[in-house]
Amino acid sequence: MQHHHDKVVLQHLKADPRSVRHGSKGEEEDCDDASNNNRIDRHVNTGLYLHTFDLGIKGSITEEKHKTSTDRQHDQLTILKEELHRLHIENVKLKNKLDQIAKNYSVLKAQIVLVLQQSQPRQNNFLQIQQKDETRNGHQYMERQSTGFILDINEPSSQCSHIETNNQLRSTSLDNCNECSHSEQVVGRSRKRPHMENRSEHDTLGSWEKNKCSKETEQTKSIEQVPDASLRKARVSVRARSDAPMISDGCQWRKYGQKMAKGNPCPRAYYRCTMSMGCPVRKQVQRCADDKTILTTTYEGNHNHPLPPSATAMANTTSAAASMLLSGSTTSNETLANSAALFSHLPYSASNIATLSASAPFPTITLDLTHSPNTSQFQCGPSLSTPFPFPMHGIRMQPMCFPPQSPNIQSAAQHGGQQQSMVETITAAIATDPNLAAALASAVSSIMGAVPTSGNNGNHDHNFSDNRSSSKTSPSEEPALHT
DNA sequence: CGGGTTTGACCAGCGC
DNA sequence: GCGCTGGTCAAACCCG
Ligand SMILES: [Zn+2]
Repeated sequence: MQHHHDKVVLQHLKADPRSVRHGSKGEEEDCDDASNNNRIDRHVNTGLYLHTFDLGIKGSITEEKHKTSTDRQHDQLTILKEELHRLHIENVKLKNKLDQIAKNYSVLKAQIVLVLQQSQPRQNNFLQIQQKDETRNGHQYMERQSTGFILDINEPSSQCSHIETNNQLRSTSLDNCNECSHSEQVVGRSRKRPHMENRSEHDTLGSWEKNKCSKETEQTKSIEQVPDASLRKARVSVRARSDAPMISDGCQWRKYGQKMAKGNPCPRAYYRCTMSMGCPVRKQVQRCADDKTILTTTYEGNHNHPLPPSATAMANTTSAAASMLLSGSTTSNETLANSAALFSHLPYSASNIATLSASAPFPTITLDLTHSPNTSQFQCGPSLSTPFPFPMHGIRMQPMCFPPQSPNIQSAAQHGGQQQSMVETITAAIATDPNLAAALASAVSSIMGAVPTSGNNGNHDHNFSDNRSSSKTSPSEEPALHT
């Protein structure tokens, strides 16, 4: 456990020297060279103010028509600073836009929450009652941990939403859902195989599950160790009808195991995110035993690194969903209720896509995207790897994410009809959960700055590049050639 | 040769 | 305690 701490510290130290180096470099230049470099440093340090200052100097120099190399450097610096300034302004503008969007969300929240409370009083009452019962237990993390929900559009006969209380106490706290990853590396790992002591990469990659095990058994662990495991335990499962061996979510995954699951002839594949060393995100891919065209992908954990635009949708959604499950406030169940309401209002008729279930060992959100009347629209053309169609981020990708019941819906949605109701319902789900709202805001920001395509470019899944790995599930399918 | 996959082994939790 | 199951590890293997 101690060496894990050391690794984290080392990682931080690795990052720090860069800035230190920069600083020292500037100092050296100051010392070595004359006032030119001093001025350069001054420019860098003071930024915009000196930018205008330089412009004045530049003008005078131009008049004198004596451009020395120093002056050219000045010009370049000026240009660079102008760009920097412009970028800064753009950044500020984008932030303001984001703030406005968030405010609009909040405004919509209030309205839609009211509507939802009026339209679905029974559901909320039930949830409130449930919440009261859980609150009575006195352990918030317990209640959070004990609840999960499944959003299932595949089984209309299933309950619209039901929340079960899971009496199993697995972890101790579920706080800090959104920042789990880094802390996860810090959290101690009590269980470690003796022969794994010297693992380097795999140590960091695989250490978190040790954490899980220890967490589950040792509930008396210190609180600061808890959040990671809790978040990691929150799972977001996506059921999508796909012939592809795996849905494309924009992340890089490495297969680290495969098991035959009980009651399912199809093996379950285990993947971990390899976009960043130590990223705690894992996913399980398994085909449905009943309908092998349905691919169930279960995500676990949050990424601790930047993601390509094509991956942010997935990451943010899973994060948001996990936050919904594990949100520190009492809004957890409210969020569940709103989620149920959300999917009950979706354009397609599946009114019972939201099922809350905690029977599973881990709180899991299952988003069932297989109930679409025309599932082919979920898939991105001939792509063998189904792009991840996720409702929460599908606003921009609506044609793919929300297959309409009729061909007209897409156009209608563009004109606000179905779309508006969908947006409202989505907003309803967002309404009561700040974490989800924050996650969505980040998603929106990422989408605004990203290519709006289904965006599987970033997917570098090599897991199925080898037929062997997918031979059991879908031998005929090759790695996706998606755009 | 580096990185990913395969696959048997290992471990922990759980039920009996 | 034993067996089952889920999850993970890591050596061996494969591939570009
Ligand atoms: Zn990651």
